[in-house]
Amino acid sequence: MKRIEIKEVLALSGDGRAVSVCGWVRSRRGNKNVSFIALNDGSTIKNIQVVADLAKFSDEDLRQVTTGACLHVTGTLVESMGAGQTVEIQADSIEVYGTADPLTYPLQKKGHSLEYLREIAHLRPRTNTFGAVLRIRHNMAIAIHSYFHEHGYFYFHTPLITASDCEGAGQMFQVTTKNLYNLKKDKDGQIDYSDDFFGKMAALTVSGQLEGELGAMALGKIYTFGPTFRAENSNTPRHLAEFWMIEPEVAFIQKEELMDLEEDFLKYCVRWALDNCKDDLQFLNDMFDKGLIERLRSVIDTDFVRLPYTEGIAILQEAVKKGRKFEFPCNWGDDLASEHERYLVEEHFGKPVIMTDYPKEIKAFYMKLNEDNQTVQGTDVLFPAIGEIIGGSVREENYDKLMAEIERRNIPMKDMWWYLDTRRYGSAPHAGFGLGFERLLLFVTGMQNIRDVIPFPRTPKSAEF
RNA sequence: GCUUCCUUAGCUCAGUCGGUUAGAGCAUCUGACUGUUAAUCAGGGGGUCCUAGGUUCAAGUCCUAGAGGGAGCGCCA
Repeated sequence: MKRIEIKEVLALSGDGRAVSVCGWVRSRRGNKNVSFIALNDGSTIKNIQVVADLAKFSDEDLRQVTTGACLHVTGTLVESMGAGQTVEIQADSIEVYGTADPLTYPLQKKGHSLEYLREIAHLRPRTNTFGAVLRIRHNMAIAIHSYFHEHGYFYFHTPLITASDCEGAGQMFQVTTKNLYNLKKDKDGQIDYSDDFFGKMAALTVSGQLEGELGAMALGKIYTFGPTFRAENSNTPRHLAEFWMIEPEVAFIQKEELMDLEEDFLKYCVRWALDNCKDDLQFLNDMFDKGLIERLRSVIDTDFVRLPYTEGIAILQEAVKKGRKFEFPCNWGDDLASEHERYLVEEHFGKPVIMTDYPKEIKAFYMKLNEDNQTVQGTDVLFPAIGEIIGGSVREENYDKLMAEIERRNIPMKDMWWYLDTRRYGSAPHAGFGLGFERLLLFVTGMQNIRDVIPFPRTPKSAEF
């Protein structure tokens, strides 16, 4: 008999048909006449109830049916006599594929702390919570590809290994085949990379943006979606050393259209979750965050605030005048601290904010300079609880202005001639943004720690599994 | 990287002012129960109190250092 997934079984009527299912035992309970096995195969957060009549199965048969064991069950699908489910399987045979010794199996049918589950990340996908999070994670990835594909973007693959030293987005992990305990040095005592694999210093990418711009200057609209690596010693619930980033880059758009894209894209993803992950969201809503679904709905129903930095500073200073205390100062020219972002998003407006036109000194070299010569066309999306979920900008397309900024900042561009060529040959106005995939997942799942929305998190001092 | 908190049974946690044999719930094991819903009820077993020093008649408790983890901040997505 062909095995069917539990998600499919639960949609059938209990008309007495024969079924075959496989899955892992979540719990077993019962009395001396009947045993109830909650079985889950990952296809849905819901379990199928398998009923084992003890007239048909001996204690010996069921002794190995413990929490965590893997079973293959055949039986008859019937209307449930109990209250918790509509259908259940009256078992004819139970084959134990793999046992799980209850004395050593780390997962129990009772709840566990998320911190504990991080220590057993190889098994935590078997819990309700991580099953839900990981199914949502998949759906969000599909939503992202779907959005861009529907809107005529091309999925552009940027390299993970890069030899350019000035992407400027953070500390990089070096890539080498050299023996780090016996490095060849040149006459000045510097490391000699000439005999290394790439013949020069190489590292894992911190951003695909610069290469993404090359794609946009040919294909018009592209997006990247891949792993990104930052060697920053960041110990927070919002940072990973290895995370996934989405970076669309679009030719011929201005700031307003960029903000439209950011807002439309985020709403599309959230709507996708509400439409396609109902059971999983309901579980997370019930177990972790009673306001989750309501908050997701509110995001797709509201217009994001579009707030120039200068006005944001004015609002913050007004708040300070009225007695609001902040740890850090917020004068024009300062980078906003988390507390300032949170005040604006959570207290003052109560909805997502797209902050624009930042002082050029606090933003990257490639952002387009405004006519005031003071501000650049950054467009960051700030979300409640998460902070900066998107960092975007219109790019400076004028070669002379871009070079002037590069020189002013002493950025070493000798390996970046290819990037500058975009401005030398057929330069075009263009814009784009970077979205941290896991930060989107924090928002969509309501999880509090970014280590709980990726299967195997990498953080400082932690690369287990 | 800075600040701060935590580490006691398989899991979650209590443990008073430093004082006798370190406790609870759940899990596990045994038994009871004719359909349970994280079943319930009764009973049993289960401890390097994170590690190493120190103070003290006496340390789970106080001190120092280290390890691991959480949170806040910085950096950022």
